[in-house]
Amino acid sequence: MSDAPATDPSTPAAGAPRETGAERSEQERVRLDKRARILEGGGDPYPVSVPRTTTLAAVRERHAGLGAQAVTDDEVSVTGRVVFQRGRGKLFFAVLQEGDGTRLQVMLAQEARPDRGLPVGVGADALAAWKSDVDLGDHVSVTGRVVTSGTGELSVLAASWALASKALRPLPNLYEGAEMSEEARVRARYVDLVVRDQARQVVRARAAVVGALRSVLGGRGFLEVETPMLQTLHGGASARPFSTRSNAFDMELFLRIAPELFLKRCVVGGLEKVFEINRNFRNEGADSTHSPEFAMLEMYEAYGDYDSMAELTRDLVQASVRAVRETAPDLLLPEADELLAPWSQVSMYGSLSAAAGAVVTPRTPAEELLALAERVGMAVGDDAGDRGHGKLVEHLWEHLVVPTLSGPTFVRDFPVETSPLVRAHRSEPGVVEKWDLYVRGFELATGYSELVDPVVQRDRFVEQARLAAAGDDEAMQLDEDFLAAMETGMPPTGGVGMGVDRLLMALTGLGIRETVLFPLVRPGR
RNA sequence: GCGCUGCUAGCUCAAUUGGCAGAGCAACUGACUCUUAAUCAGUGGGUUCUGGGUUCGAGUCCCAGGCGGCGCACCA
Repeated sequence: MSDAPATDPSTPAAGAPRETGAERSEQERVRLDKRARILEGGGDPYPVSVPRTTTLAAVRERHAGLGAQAVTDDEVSVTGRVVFQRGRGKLFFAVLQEGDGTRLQVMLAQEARPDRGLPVGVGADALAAWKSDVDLGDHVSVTGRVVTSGTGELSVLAASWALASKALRPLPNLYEGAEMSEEARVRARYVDLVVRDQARQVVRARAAVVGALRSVLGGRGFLEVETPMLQTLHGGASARPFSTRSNAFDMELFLRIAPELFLKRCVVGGLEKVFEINRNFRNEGADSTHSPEFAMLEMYEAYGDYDSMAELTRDLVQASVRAVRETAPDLLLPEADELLAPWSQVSMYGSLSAAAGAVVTPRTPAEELLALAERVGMAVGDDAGDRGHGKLVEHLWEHLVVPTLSGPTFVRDFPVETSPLVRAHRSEPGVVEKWDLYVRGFELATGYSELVDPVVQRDRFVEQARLAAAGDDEAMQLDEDFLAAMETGMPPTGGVGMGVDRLLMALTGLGIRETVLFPLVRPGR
């Protein structure tokens, strides 16, 4: 499959078998012994295939509404993971669960009792084999007729059964009220997905949302492209990058913090409506709304502007609400309805002035903003980059205005210093045509009327370089090839970036680590 | 990065003032042909995250480290 890994031979391979027994728990040793016993008896705990003619869900659908002790002539082979077992001597019950969480009971009778609704027995040996070999968590195949039990529970009455896969580790407590700890869920998502319905629903909701985004964009003539994740310069956003190294090229590379500069090259090349859904990497702090790698939708439309892109963004978010409502309605926050109602918009300087009780304009000196920050009790970082007009205005706005927002809100017209890729406002001096979309207190998306004047763009990059020299480690690098592209002629363009994880968060109220299948965690014990 | 807080059986948790390390589920043995978290009888299972220290005695107190959670800072 893959080339021989060039790993350090002194480090044991991850997941190396721990056969010594001493490191195994009692329960794991019991299961390993069962596996060995099955092999010794000529059985196969991991057969290449087992009988399977239908799914548990299909059986449930086909036989809904049967009365108690019904016997159908529908003979099926079903498979699933054993999640409950109820021994009853010569009549045995187990509950199987398949991938989507659907469960179905199976019954094993030692001997047939047609008079009691049990037309088939599996025999003493097969029943004893189940009891000695099958543990909670094992995958099994059961072949037999669809029946209902004396209490009306839809079941498959086994004529035969086969082990499909032996689980060597026990599942966690499956009973109600005994949830896995958050750490255990994240570290062993494969178990979380078996045990917790919400974990399964989140995966489905996410797939549905991403599908809805692609569908809406595709329907409007947008082309999906993939641009580099490994970049020689990091650009398109203000953030610290992860860096890595190419052996073949013998040079430093950066994991992208944004695809923006490449998608704009696409627009220059005539791909007038493009988008990309992919991962960005930012070497910043992690919390319930930030992850070092996160999924982003970026889209650009030639001859669009930040107003047209705001409308497109709203349509995409609303399509996502409907997608979750269809696939995982239980996950959808009641508050998500507000996303379907009209959205509001405020101007950054106007709403900040109102909240601060003092007029703040693009010409307000940084010293005044620092004084205002102190007055409202907002901490200001010591880096040079944190004490300029632009960042002060943005931070003051987040501090004073964000808590007062209700419902989805576009905040418009940002300071120019912090937005080096955005064009100046068409009529308001000192601000740029940029909005951020806030939903439920966090930034969900950002949209621009893109800067397309290569001379102004070069000036902005030079200013960023100056900030970097002054100690702002998030300032952008000067990208000559990107400027060359812009000098080739870029049409007026609107652009948007929207966090896909955050979109899920906005719809479900979950933290970012719950919307991602395998969030980064430190290696545990 | 800073502050607070947690880590005990496979899972979820308890353990009084520093004094025999426990429960439920899971596991093991046995009984049971209609159970729904089956029930009944019995049994086993612990490096109390790691390493030091104090003490007659440490899950508990102190120090250092590891890994979480929460808050703050930064970022989206």
